Amino acid sequence: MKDITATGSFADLVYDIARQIPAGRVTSYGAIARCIGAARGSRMVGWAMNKAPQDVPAHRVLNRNGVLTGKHAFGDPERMEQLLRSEGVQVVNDQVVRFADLFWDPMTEF
DNA sequence: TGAGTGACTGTAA
DNA sequence: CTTACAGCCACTC
Repeated sequence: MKDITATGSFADLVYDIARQIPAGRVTSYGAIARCIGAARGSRMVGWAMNKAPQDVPAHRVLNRNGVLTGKHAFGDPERMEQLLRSEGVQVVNDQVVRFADLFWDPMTEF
């Protein structure tokens, strides 16, 4: 059952963007928020991600500093890091290496 | 209805 | 450089 339809608008948009993130690439909550028009809803993006279904690569979404702030939401903190490493993303001290280089701007695709 | 919380961000000290 | 504070929107109790 999917109870994600709580808002059915904001979260859906966030999920749509998150699915556009290519493997091996990462983005920030603020970037997604701006892309959907909620520039000041960066926190809402995180909230939506917490509710994000498994078909959404939430592990590719980090804060603006490239830190795995939401790793605890994956059930196991090591899960998110492992997923990123599996995609070729280096993670050190809960932080993505060369975050600026791996950063993927949703606006670039839209 | 009101207060508290959160996977954030930007500016200030 | 790091640490603190405030603003922001949506949700839950």
